[in-house]
Order: sequence, then C-alpha cells, then structure tokens
Amino acid sequence: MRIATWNVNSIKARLPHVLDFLAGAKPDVLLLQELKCQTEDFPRLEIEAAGYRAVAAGQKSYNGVAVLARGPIEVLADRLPGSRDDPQARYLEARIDGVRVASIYLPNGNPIDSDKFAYKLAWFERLERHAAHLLESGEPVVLAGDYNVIPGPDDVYDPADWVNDALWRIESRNALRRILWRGYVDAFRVLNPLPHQYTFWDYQAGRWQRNEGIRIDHMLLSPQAADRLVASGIDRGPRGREKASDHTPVWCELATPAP
DNA sequence: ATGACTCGCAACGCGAGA
Repeated sequence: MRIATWNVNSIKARLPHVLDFLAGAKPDVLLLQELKCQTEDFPRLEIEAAGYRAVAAGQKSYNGVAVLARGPIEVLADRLPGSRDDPQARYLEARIDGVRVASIYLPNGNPIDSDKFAYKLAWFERLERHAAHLLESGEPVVLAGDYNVIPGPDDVYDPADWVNDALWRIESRNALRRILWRGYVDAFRVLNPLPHQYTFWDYQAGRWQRNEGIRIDHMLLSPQAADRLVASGIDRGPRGREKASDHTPVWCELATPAP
C-alpha cells in the first residue's frame, strides 16, 4: 500500500498537477492539504474520473484537507478530536484497507508573538493526545501531512534564516518530538539518513533553483505501521513544473500484512 | 533589503502562507 501526502496550495490551481501525479505515481492513498476551497467545491468528479474516491473537509479561502483512495474510504473524523468547535479545516481521519490515515495541516504559527503561535502549540498538544489514544487500538496508523515544523538542522538549508520562526522554534520541534517519543516513526527519515532532503521551497528568492528548502511535510507511523514500512521518498518532480505548489509530495510504502 | 512569489477574494491591494 503506497500512501502519499502533498500540500497543494489550492486544489483548483493545482488540479492538473494532482491528476498527473495520480496517473504517474499511482498511489493507493493520497492525502492533500491546503485545498483553499469549500467542501462542496472540491473537484470530486474529476478525481473520480481518474479512478479515485475522495473525501474533503474544506472551508472558504484557507486550509482544507482531503483523503483520496483507490478503494473505500471510511471517514472517522473531519476535525481533530478535542477541537470540535474549531472552524479551521485541518484534519481528516479515515480507515482505508485496515490502515487508519489522517491528512494533517498543522497551523503555521507565525508570527511567534501572536496568538497564532499559541494556537499552533495548542493544536499540537491535541494532536499528541489523539495520537497517543490511537496507539491503544493496535491498528496501523499513518498521521501525515504538512506539520509546519523543521525537525532539525539536517532538514533546512540554513537554520540561521529561521531563528525565531514558528517552524523552527524549539517549542514546535519539541512538540513534534513528543509524538515521536510516544512511539511514532518519521517514515522518511528512518529510511533516508542523507541530510538536506526537502519538501518545501519558498516561491521567493530562487529557493527552488538554489535547492534552499526545508523538510516540513512528514509521515508519522505507529509501530504497527512502521513494522510494514518498506520504502519512503520525496518526489521532487511536481515542484519543478510550471505553476507548482511550493510543497512537493512525500510517500511511503507499507507491505501487505501477512495473512 | 521592510525586497523577492503565489494563492483567494468580489479585489483593482490585501492577508496568509512559510
């Protein structure tokens, strides 16, 4: 089972790229973030015509997440538990072929002296609590998406550029580490020890051309999912296209469980 | 270098992103 995650920075602007990715990479599951459209405006028919089912949790203008899959999608939550009144569409959880997956768009949190940073950290705490709860089922769990956190110095072209940024601040990095301490595995990093592998390059200042990026899109696997992990990578292709998203897809492959 | 680029919006510049 191949699962990919991609912050598309507007599903309407990126639909041709998404359809090309589905046709080329042929993932079994694709988790999308930053749809920037309302749920009813999600281009479900075009996705279905490409052979995928789709469920979206959107809102006007901002945020929005979706789950696409070749097979049936059993929706389990369209908000992160513990934030039922949260108007921001940042979490969608589903069961697909016996694997619990969540499409996650964690708040950016900048600037750090605003309530946005507090919101990010509070959201992270709720995610950690829910991630811990999910371990109790023993079901394989994949929590994947745009975490808006640079885990460490190997995941950024120059940490000095990110001092006092919400993506690099120690509070954000520790919040991510706390989920790992619970027993989750960073699927990409555990199989790809090479430093400076990025998933995001800013549109500005020629960051893509100079390969000055950051790794902020992550796939966190529960132990039962990590036991089946056979491969993981970053697909840089979509980032090099015309009218690209500033993020590029990350994927992992889970072996079929023994019968 | 308070820069740069790309989205949605009911806009004709702004907020948000990271």
